[in-house]
Amino acid sequence: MPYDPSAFPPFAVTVDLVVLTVRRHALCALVVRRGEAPYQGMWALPGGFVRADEDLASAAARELTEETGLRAHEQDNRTPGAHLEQLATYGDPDRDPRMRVVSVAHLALAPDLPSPTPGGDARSARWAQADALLGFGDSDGESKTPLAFDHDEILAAGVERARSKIEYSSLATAFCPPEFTVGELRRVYEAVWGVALDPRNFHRKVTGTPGFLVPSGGTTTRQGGRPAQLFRAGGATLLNPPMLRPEA
Amino acid sequence: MPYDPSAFPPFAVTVDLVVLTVRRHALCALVVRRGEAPYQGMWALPGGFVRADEDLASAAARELTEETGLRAHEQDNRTPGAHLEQLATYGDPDRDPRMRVVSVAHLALAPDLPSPTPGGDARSARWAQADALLGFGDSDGESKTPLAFDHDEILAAGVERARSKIEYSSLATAFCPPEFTVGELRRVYEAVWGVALDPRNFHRKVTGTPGFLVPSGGTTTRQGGRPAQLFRAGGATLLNPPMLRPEA
DNA sequence: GCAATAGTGTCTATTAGACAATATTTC
DNA sequence: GAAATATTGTCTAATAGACACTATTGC
Repeated sequence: MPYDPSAFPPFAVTVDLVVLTVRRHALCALVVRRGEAPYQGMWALPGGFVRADEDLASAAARELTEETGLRAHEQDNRTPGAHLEQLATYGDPDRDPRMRVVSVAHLALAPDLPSPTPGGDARSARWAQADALLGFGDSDGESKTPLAFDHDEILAAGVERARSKIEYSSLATAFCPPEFTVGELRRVYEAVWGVALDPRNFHRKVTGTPGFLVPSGGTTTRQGGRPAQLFRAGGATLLNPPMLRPEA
Repeated sequence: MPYDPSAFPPFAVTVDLVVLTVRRHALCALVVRRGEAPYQGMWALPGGFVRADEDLASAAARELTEETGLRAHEQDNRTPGAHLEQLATYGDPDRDPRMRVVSVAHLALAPDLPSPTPGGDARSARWAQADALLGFGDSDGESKTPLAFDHDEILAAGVERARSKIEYSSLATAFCPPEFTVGELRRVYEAVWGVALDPRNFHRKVTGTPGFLVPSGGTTTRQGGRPAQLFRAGGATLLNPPMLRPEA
C-alpha cells in the first residue's frame, strides 16, 4: 500500500482525561456535565481537541490545567502537581455521532484538592466515586448512570490501570501531598483497591523498600494518635518486590 | 472550551506495527524498507492509514495480515495466529515532515514463521534482531542504523512491553506454535529477556501454575534427548505469582 | 557408553502475612 | 486512664533459587 499523505481520511483528534483522586477514603474521578448535543446533560470525562501545533502530552496537560488548575509532571513526583500518562486510544468509527474522532485517553492522578468543585470552567464539574460511576456503588448494578460516548469504557481502563500500577510502582504517592505519613499512604492503597491492609506489615514493607520513601524529618499528628513520621516519595519508581494486592 | 466539531485541525491517523517473533534464539522485529520520501531507503516499522470506516484494532489486524499473512486474535491464544494489542499513540507535530500524523502503535507477537521473508508485499521486508535495531548488537552502540520517523522509540516501547508482560501473563505462548514443550517455552523467555534460566526451576514453575499449560497428550523429540510432553496454552492469562525476570 | 534434553526431589535463604507488644499523642 | 494511631518484633507457612539426581531418547 503506497503511503500517500495527500489522500487520507480526515480525523479529529482529542484527548480525554481520567483524573483520579482519593477523597474521604474513596477513589474518585472527575466528571463534567455536557452542555450541548450529543449526550447533552450527561456526565462525561473532561477533554478537548488537540491543537494543530501541540503534541499529545501537552494537550492532555493543558486540559488538566484547565479543568483542575493542576500542573502535570510526567516523571518525578517530588514537585507538587499531578502524575500524567497516556492510557489508550479509542477510535471506533461511530464513537462520536457527528464525525470521525480518535481520542487519546490519558490518566491523571492527583492529591486531594482543596476546592470541592475543581477548575474555573463554566461547566459544572464534580468528583464522583469511581465505584458509583462504574456501577459498583449500589446493590443494584443496573441503576448506574452511564457516561457519554465510550467514556465508561475509558474510565474503567483508567481505574484498572491505576489499581494495577500501584502494585509495582511508587505511583500511589501521586495521590498524596508532597509530604505524607505511612498511614496516609496506606489509606490510599486501601481506597484504590477497596480492601483493608494490615498497618504493621504495610509499614514494614514500604519503609523497608530502598528508595521508595525518604524521611523528610518532620512529624505530624493530623491523623490523631501517636505522631507519625513525614516522608516524601523517593527516587525509586519501580517496586521490586511489588506490593501485592490481596486476591479478589 | 466549547466542543466544536466543525472547526477542528485535520489529522491523518495511521497504525504502526511492532511485530515480534523469536528466531534462532533471538528476539526479532519485522521491518520494511521505505520506497519513497521521506526517509527513502531506510528501514521502518510496517504500518498504514486507518480507513474511514475502520476501527483501530481492525486497521492493525489488516496491516498485520498484509505484511505477514497472519491473522490476529486479540484474546485467546488457542487458535493459530498472532497476539495483537494496542501499544501507545505517537503524535508529535513534526514526527512526519509532510503533515500532521498521529500513529496508533500496536504490538503483535507471532510464532516463528516458515517464510524467511514474510508477506507478499512488493516492498522488501525482513526480520531483524531487536537488539541490533536498538543499538545493543554491536560493541559500538553508536553504529546502529536508525529507523525512519520515531520508529526507534516505538520499537523500544514494544520490546519493553513484551519483556515486561511475559513476566505476569501467559503472553510468551504467543511466540510458540499451538503445541510446544516446556523447553521451547523456556527458550522463548531466554530469547526475549536475553538471559539463561534454570531449566529445572522453570519447569516446576510453569507446570505448577494452574491454568497456564495444559498437556495435549503427545510428546516430541524434536529438540533431541528424552521426549518432552507437548502442551497448549491454558486459559489463564494472568500469572500469579509472576515469572520473575532475573535482575538486570 | 556418551551426549543431550526432560523431569523430580531436596535444601536453604528470603518473604508474606498473622499478630503480640510497645510508644506517643489527644480526650 | 481510654482511645487512637505509629512502630517494632516475632513466628510460621510459602516460595525462589541452587543444585543433586533420575529418566529416556539418538548416536
